[in-house]
Amino acid sequence: MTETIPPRAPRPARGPSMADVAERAGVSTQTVSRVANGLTNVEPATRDRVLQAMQVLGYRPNKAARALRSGRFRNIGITMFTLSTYGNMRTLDGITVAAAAAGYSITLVPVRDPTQEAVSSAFTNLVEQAVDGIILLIEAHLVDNSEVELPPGLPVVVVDSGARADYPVVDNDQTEGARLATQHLLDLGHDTVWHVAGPEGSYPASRRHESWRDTLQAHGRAVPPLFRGDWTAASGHALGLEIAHRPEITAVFAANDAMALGIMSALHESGRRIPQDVSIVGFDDMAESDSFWPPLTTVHQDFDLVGQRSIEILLEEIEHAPIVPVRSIVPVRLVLRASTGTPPHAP
Amino acid sequence: MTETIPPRAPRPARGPSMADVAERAGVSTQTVSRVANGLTNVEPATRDRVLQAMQVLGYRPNKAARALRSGRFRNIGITMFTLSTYGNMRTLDGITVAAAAAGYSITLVPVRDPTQEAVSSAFTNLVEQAVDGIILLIEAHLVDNSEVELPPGLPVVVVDSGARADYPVVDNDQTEGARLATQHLLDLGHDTVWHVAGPEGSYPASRRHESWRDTLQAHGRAVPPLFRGDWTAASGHALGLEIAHRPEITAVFAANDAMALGIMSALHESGRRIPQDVSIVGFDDMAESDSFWPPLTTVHQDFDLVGQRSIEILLEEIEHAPIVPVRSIVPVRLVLRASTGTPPHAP
DNA sequence: GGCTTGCATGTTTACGTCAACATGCTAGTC
DNA sequence: GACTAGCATGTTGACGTAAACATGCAAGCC
Repeated sequence: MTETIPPRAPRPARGPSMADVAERAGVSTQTVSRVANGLTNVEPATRDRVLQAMQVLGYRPNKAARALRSGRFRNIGITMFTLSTYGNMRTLDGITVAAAAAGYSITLVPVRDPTQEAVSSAFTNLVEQAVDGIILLIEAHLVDNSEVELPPGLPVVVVDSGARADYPVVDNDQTEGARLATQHLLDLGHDTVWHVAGPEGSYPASRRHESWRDTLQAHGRAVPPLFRGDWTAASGHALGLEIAHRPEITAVFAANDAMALGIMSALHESGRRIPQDVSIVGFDDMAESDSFWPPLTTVHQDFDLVGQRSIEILLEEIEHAPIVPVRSIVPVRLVLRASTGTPPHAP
Repeated sequence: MTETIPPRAPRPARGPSMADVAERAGVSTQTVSRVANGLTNVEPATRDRVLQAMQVLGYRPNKAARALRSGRFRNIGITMFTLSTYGNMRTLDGITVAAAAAGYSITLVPVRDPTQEAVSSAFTNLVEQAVDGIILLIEAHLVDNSEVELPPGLPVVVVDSGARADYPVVDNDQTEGARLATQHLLDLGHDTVWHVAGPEGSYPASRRHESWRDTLQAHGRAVPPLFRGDWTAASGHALGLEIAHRPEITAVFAANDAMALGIMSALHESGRRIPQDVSIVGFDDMAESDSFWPPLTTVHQDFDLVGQRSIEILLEEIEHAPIVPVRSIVPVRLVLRASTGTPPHAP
C-alpha cells in the first residue's frame, strides 16, 4: 500500500472571477463587467441579480487582469531612504493622502542606505514594479550618478531641487528658509551665526549651508567654520558640547530640529542658558518643536503641500503625458518661539 | 482644408513586451521568458542575444501579466491611520524593510481618521488592491466593528493585541512596559504615580492605563484620577500646566514620549524642577528622547522586531496557508535616564 | 407592414506571461 | 545503422478583464 503524501497545498483556490459571477447570475461576463464598472446600460433587474451573485460569491475584481487589459496600474512607486527623518516621513504622509484621494495607491521601495549601490539596486527593483509613475525622495545626485537608468517612458517627479533639469521637481524653499533663519539671528544683533549642517552628500543640507553662508556674506559678516552633523539629535548633542565650550558662539542655526534639540540638550548640560547665552534656530517645525525647552524658533515647511504638488504633477504626466520639467518650490516661513533672543553683550 | 486636431495622445505606447524582445533576438517568447526567469536550459549564445535585445529595447517584465498568470502579486497591503505617531512610523519602517528583504512590496492604504466609516471605506478600497495579504495597523476594535468584512481567504496580521482572536497578532508588550514604568517610580520612593493616558478609543492606551492601575493596586497604593491626552506633545503640555499646579504630584507616567515632552515643557515653564520636584517616565523611546531636557526615562519598544515578526507570520500564512492565530508579544525594556529620581521629601 | 432606431445583452479577442506539452537535433549505445 | 536519451527551443492555451463588434428585440414612424 502506497502512502500518498498530499502535495503541499498547491495554493488555495483563486477567488471567484467574473465568469463565476456570470454563471451564477445567468448572464455573460461582459454584463458582469458592466455592472462592476458602473455602466448604466444594464436593466435594473439584471444589475440586481449580478450584484447579488457578487455578494454571495464574495467577488472582488482582479486588479492584475484589469491592469493587464488597460495598461495602467493606478499605482505609484515611492523610493526613499528612511522614514526616520521627520521630513521624509511627513512628505510620505502628504503623498499618500493625496494619492489616495486621486484613487491611486502607493508602493514603497525602500533604499537600504544612501549609497550608489543601494540606489541602483532599488531602481532595478522599481523598474519591475507595477507602477505608472515614480516619486523619488532620495538625494538627487545619487539619482544622477546611478548606473541603472530609470525606464525612459516612465513619469518621474523628484522631491529635491538638486535634481537634473529633465525631471519635474518639487521642493521646499531651502534657500529662503536658511536665509530667514540667518537673517533673524543677525537682526537680533548677533555678530555672526554658526551653522550645524546636515550630512555631506545631502542636497537640502548643502542648500541650507550655502544660503546661510551667502546671507552672512551679503551682510559682510565673518563666515565661521562649519559644524557637520547627520540630522540626528545625537549628532547635535555631540556638536553642542563643543559649542558650549566656546563663549564666542552666541547664535546657532541648525539644519534641522532634531539636531537643534541635541544642541540645546548639550547646552543645558553645560550650564549655558538659551537664549540668554546662545540663541538657536532649527529647520522643519516638527510637531514637537513647540514643546522643546525652550520652545524652538524654526523654519516651518509645508510637507503636505509638497506631497500634494508631487502627486498633482505626476498624475498630470501620467494622464496627459506632456513631460514638462516643471519646478515647484513650496514657500516656507519662520516660526518665532523662545529659543532666540538678543546676544549677551548687546546694549 | 480641414484642420485635424490630433487626438489627445491616446496614451503613449506600452513598453516592449516579450514578443518584441523575441522578435528582435530571433527566438520565441518562451525562450525570452526562460532567460527572464534565469532558467539554465538556454544556450549561452542564445541567452546573450536575448539579454542584448532586452537591453536595447529597455524591456521590463510586466508585473500585471505575471500576477495574472501566477495568481500572486508579491505585494502586501498596510492599513494605517497616520504616519504622524512615532510608533506607527517606526513600525511601518520595520515592515517595509522586512518585506523588501523577502521580495515583497508594500501598498499603503491610509485611513483618513479613526472612525468606523473611514475604516470601512479603507477596507472596501483594500479589497480591490492587488495584495496577497494585509497588515492592519489600526485600532482593533474598529476592525471588529467594521461593517465591511475583509475577504475571507485573505491572510491578515493585526498589530494590536486587542484584536479578535481569529487573526494572528503581533504587538509590543504594553502591559509589561507600563508595569516597568510604574514600578520604577514606586521603587524610587514615590507614594503613587499619576498617569497621562492616550486617547480613549486606543487599545495601547487602555492597556497601558490598565497596567498602571493594576500595578498601583498590587502595591496597595491610591489610584489617582486619570489625565487624558491624545498622544501629541501639545496635549501633554496642556495637561502639564495642570500638573505643575499640584504639588502633591511627584511622579508621572506618560503613555508616550511626545506627551512626556509636552509635560516637561509645561513644568519648566512653571518653574518646577525635573526630577527634583516631579519625575517623568515616557513610553516609546523615540530617537530624540535621549536629547530631551532632561533626558527621558522611558520604555523602549522594538518596532523593527514588530515589523519583522508581522511579515514573517504573514508570509507564512500566504505561502503555506495554515492560518493559525498566533500571538506574538515583543518584549520591551525600561531605559533609565535623568527624568526620574527620588521624591522631594524622601529621607 | 416594413422600416429604422435604440437599447440590453452576448461573442470575440487581445493584453503579457509562463506552464505544459511538442518538436527536432545531437550524441551515445548496441 | 537503428534507436534512445537528453537537451535546446518552439507552440498552445489559460489566467481575468474590457473594448469592439455583433445580435436581437421592442418601440416608433410613415
